[in-house]
Amino acid sequence: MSEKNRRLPRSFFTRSDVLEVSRGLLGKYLVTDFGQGRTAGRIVEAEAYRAPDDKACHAYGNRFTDRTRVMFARGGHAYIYLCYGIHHLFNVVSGVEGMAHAVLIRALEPAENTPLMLQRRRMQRVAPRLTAGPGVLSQALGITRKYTGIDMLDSQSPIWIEERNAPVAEEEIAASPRIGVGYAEECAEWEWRFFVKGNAWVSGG
DNA sequence: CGAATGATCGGCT
DNA sequence: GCCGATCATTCGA
Repeated sequence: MSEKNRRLPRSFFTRSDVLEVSRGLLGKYLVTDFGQGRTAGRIVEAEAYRAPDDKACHAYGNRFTDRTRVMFARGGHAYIYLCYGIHHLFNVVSGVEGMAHAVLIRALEPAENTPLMLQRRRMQRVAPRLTAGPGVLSQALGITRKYTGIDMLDSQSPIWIEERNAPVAEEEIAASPRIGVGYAEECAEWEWRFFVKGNAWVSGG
C-alpha cells in the first residue's frame, strides 16, 4: 500500500462521537477486494446510528441479538444486514467495545475499477444509480451480509477504508434528517445524515 | 410457530 | 410518483 493510500487507524473508529466519525468518513475511500479485482469508491454520504437513545438504531435500548451483536464490538468492524429482503446495507461500527454505534454508508463516487462495478450492477454505462444509494453501492462493490462481523483493521479483511488525500472541507458538508426512518418518532427529525454539498453521487433519498 | 416489518430499488404509469 | 418484490429478523402467542 502506498503512503498516499493508507488504511485508517483503529483510533479513527473508536472515537465516542459517532457524528464526528460520520462526518470524518466523507472523502475517505471504501475499498473491496474479494480476489477478483479491487473496487473502490469515495464516500460522499453517510448516516449515524447510535444506541441506546436513538430509536432508529437497530440496537436501540442496547438491544442485543445475533444480528446486532457486532454493533457492540469495537470500532472498525463491519455491520451488514439485509434490508427489504433484497438489499445489503453496509455500516461501519464505531466507538469502543460495548458502545453500539454505527455509520451507514449511503453513497459513493466511483474511484477504481468501474468496469467490475458495472458488471456487478448489470449496467452498461456509468450513471449515478451505479453507487448512489446504500443498497446499490454494496452491489457495486460486491458486499453481502456474509461479511458482517469482520474487522476491517485485520490485514486479511477483504473490505477496508483508506485515506487517499481527497479530503472534504467542513464547509462542504451538509446535514439533513436521515432517510427512511419516519417510524423513529422524535429521532426521525435528527439531522444525522451528512453529505457532500452538490456532489452528483449523493443519493436522492 | 405465525405474522408483521423494514436504514431500498427499479419498473411502470 | 407509486407500488410490488422478497426474506431475515423480531416479537408475541
